[in-house]
Amino acid sequence: MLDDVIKKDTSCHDCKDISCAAAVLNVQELGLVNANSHESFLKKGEVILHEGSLTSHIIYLKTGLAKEYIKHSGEKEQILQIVKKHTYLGLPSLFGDRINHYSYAALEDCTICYIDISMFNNLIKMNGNFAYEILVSTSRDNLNNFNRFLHQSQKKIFGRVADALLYFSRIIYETTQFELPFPRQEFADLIGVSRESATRVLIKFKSEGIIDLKGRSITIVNVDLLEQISQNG
Amino acid sequence: MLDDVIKKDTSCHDCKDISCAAAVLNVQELGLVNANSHESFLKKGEVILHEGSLTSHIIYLKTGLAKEYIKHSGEKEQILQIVKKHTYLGLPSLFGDRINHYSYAALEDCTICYIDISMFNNLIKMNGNFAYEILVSTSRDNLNNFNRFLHQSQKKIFGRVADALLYFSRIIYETTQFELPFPRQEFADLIGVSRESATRVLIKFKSEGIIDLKGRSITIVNVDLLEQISQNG
DNA sequence: TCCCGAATGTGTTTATTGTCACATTATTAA
DNA sequence: TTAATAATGTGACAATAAACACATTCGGGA
Repeated sequence: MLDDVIKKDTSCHDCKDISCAAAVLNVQELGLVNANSHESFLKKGEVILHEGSLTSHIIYLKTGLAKEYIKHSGEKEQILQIVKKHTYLGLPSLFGDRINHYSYAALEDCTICYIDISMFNNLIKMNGNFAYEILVSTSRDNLNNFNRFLHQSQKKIFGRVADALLYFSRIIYETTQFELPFPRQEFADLIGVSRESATRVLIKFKSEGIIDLKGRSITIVNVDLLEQISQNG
Repeated sequence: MLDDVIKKDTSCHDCKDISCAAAVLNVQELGLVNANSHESFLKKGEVILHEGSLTSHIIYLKTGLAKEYIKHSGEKEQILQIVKKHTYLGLPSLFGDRINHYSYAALEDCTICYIDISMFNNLIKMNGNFAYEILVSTSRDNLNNFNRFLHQSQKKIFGRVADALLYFSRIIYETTQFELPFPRQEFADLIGVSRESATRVLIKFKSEGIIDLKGRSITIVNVDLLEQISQNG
């Protein structure tokens, strides 16, 4: 995998996929980032980062889609969230104990940047505005995830499936017609139910005209009803 | 409640309950904190902070014990964590959208400090080391909670009760003999099961000699077994 | 001391969802 | 094109824990 690591052909200064936080850096600081980072490409399905590994670099998802997940007792997989481009991976872990607590794998072909960790830390300590931006983005991210999770845990299976569909529609793809990036099993892993149950509910939703379903392609027909189902648990 | 807010009789400079983050501040910065904060006392049971309220001040739990919780559909209460002294309440919310996402209530008599929010933000932007400390502590806190939650969601009721007992023993009270700070209902709310089920499991554990149980007083007799039950789900 | 309400314990019933076993349908590679 | 494999759908059954209904105990005034 290390062979994939190459010097970026574009500099950070004119990167179209720069993070919100990095946008507050000045030219000199950005030069530092540029000199201490590398770009890499990953194919769909490849693992980006393994839980348990020591944090050696900050990883920034420049383009593509990934899943954040953990394995329970080496078997059952739990997907924590779908990560969109322009996101740092594993930041919360970074500032905790320096061990990555979650794994990440590419759901689409991805471009990622490895950023030197001590340089990143220096930036935080040097530039309070940068620190603040990082704080805001990790906080928001955490809050969103935790909330999604909290509410999920109170819901029955219909509510959970409805939630997941709205999640994809609103947060991930921002359209009512989309293609699930993974098989049913992983859809089930995202909402914490069995594959069979998830399947059954999807089919029920289809038969009731709430969604249109063909393989992995989904169209949300009745958002209001879905919203209601999500609310009522 | 605002009547309780009084000027601190001790200054922040010689506060014995100062936070880890504030420990990196210099005398001048500490003076700023001192000039922009107030102390308040709360009795057991009183609400410190309501979910949904706008963040007007940072709240620091100087002494005492509190619970962090949310209400689901105005009815069921879910306790997210027990908060020990020397902790900022609701920091993750602060940097997100300025709305408190969780409620806090005193489980014991508490002393809290209200700290002016804009001054706090300025400190972060002025002092990178302070920002870094805040980042570390919020990250660690988040990670711990999230992890506890993730693992809980995979466990059956026996594992959950075992978890909670170990949580109190190791994290909260740091001894094998302790007094639950709340009734069975709230113990159940913490682990996300019904009161009846929680009761039953506690009694089962007692009958099997794993714990000693008398009202709210609990002694952990067989830590290893409890650990095993927690592991095996 | 007694009374009252809250907290706790207990048996039974019921709803929900996971598991198992297998049929069917896609997808991929030879 | 076909064989092999993965993904998906479906029915029957079992396990788990919630809900309900009520008995018992506890704790703090009057």
